[in-house]
Amino acid sequence: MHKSHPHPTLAEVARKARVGTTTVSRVINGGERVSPDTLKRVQAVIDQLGYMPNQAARVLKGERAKTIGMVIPSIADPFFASCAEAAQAIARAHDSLLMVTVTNNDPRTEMENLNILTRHRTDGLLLAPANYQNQPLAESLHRMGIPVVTFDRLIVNSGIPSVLADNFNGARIATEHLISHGYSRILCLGGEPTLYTLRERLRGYRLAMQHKGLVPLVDMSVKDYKSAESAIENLLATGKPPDAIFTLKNSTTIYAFETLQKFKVPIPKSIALLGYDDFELASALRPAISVIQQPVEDIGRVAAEILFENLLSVGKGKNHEIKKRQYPIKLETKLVLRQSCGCRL
Amino acid sequence: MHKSHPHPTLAEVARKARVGTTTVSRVINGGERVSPDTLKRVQAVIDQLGYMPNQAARVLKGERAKTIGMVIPSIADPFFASCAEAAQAIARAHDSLLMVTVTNNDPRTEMENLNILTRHRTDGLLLAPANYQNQPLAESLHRMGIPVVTFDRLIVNSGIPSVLADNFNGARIATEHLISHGYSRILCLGGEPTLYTLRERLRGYRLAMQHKGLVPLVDMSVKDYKSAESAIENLLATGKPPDAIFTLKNSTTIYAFETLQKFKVPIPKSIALLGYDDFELASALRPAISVIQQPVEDIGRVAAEILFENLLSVGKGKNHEIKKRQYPIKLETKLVLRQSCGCRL
DNA sequence: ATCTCAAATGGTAACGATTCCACAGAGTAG
DNA sequence: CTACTCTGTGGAATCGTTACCATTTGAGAT
Repeated sequence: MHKSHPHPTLAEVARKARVGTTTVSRVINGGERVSPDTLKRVQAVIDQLGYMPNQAARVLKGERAKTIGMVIPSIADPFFASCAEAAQAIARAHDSLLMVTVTNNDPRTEMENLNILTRHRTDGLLLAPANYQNQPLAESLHRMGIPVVTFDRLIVNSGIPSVLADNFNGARIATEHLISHGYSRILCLGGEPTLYTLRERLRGYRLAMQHKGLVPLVDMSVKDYKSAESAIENLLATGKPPDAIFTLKNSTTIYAFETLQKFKVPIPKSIALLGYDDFELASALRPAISVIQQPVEDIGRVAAEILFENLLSVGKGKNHEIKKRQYPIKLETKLVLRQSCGCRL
Repeated sequence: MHKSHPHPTLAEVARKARVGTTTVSRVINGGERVSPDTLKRVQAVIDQLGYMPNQAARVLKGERAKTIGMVIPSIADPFFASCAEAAQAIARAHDSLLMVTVTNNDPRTEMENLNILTRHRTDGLLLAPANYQNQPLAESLHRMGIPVVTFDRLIVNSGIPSVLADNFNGARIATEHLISHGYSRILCLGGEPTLYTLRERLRGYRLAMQHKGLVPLVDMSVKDYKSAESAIENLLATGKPPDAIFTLKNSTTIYAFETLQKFKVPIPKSIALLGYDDFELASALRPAISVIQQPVEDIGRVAAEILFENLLSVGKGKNHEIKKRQYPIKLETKLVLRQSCGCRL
């Protein structure tokens, strides 16, 4: 019969090397206070047996778990995939693993994921919350002293550190740019109005419009290609169709683009298009799509950096300076001008 | 001072509920053999303290870790992002977490990642190996009885279960389709010839060409936009430019498309284009790009399913039937006809 | 020769859960 | 009335590692 635990243990190494467990422990932790002779012998046994320390035992002993948890709506979404990639890199630099869970923006699933991650005693949590109003478990963990950082989105009044793109400003700048082209009937298209980011962008759009005395034209019901199609079709049928469309998110931009192409509406001649969030092929489309570009990798990277900053400061004694920061950290967005807004005809 | 471990323990629950630790353990594991009275009392204390079992302690006691490791070249790559998403879903269905690590196709980093994951005693490993020739650590883990499944790519002669798309056949079908359009000077463009998948696709292309008596025209040096541009520019300058291009991977397809557009070569009139691997905007480009479509989610899903199948069969006693399978499992690809190959002009 | 000190080493108690075993008390069949 | 079984319960060993403390040894100082 086979042993159920195929991995050799520290005790086995000790026995085989004819030393105590303490000595082996010292060897695998840097070899201080061990004679060169013993060190070589123990190391040889370790290599021979292929010994690898059991992280679970270390965690039980009180060490950090060397894992961080990430809770995101989807991995397949390029935005969150990039965040995850950046966070993984930071985690790896801290000798830690990243556990990724997905929520599909369902608060219930989000809660379950946080629960499971907590059972596993991850050192910290990166969370893109589905709901900006609250997340009881995340807040409670934060109060218990477990480092939590929210990113891309915010939980208001939670006191949890967060890293965001400046959605409000990005949308404001985008709208102002369209206005500066002379467009006045600017339609704002989006979906999922419950998301923090989209609300912020909508706010930016509204402010820019009102500031110039223009009337906001909003349709937040665009969920898929079909709804985009019917929304745009309806507007084209009216006497006064919009002269520009500002889309609040990636997928909406693509739906709008394809719909306009389908109805053979020339972009930007009849209707200009400007989207929030860049995507790989935005410049390969004809016309190339102008967009607001978010610092995608930075969001994931900075969030993870702050997480480690916080979790490393735990237990460092009172004289350890925790860098005082102002949250939320807002990262700047960039207006990338291509053809669809009318800039380079 | 604050306790370094902020989480309440089972013993604390037991003390507060005035029962033994055994009873609390029974409560959190289904409540069998506990009187309704005690059950309620213990449950109340658990809720009140917000107790959550410490997974590390359970693992040490011999339970499964409820984590699986995934080792992929990149998370930001949509192909692997989809695999990861699918695998995460399967993991979650088995009450497990997915630990994702990235290698950038560097065998050294891959080895390190496998090492770290092993320290964490993950229940199993999903691996898209950088090198098809061997991966000593993965093979050794597999021999030790730790479930490993490779996906998308193969390690030859390793005996490790694997799940792949049928790259050879996909490329053969693609090439045959171009030939059926009447093209004869079909250029095959790709990069990173060390990857298993690309080698298989190249093999399929070669076979299809030779089968029809056509001479293969291959350039595997396309690493980025610049190299694609110069490769195509050179060919256009020759007296006999290709009449079709078959690209072996996603990024190459996009490079080729953009280069052809830049040189104002009409697609498919002068040069047709067919790419391996679909991408979200392939149908939004003009012309829309014809592609070989891989069952992306299926690859990740099936790989994860087989992993759990294998790891659940461990310790199930000899009478437990392990479904006997033939590896590698090859999943079928699909030819998606759009405009760029000349099908729908 | 004796004392002191540092280096090298090992025994053992934790850490937080599970689980084997023991045991008390109640019901019940003979 | 005895001999069971069955339910409800808890004590204590255990998993693999670390860390506190004790012990041994040899070198150098007095």
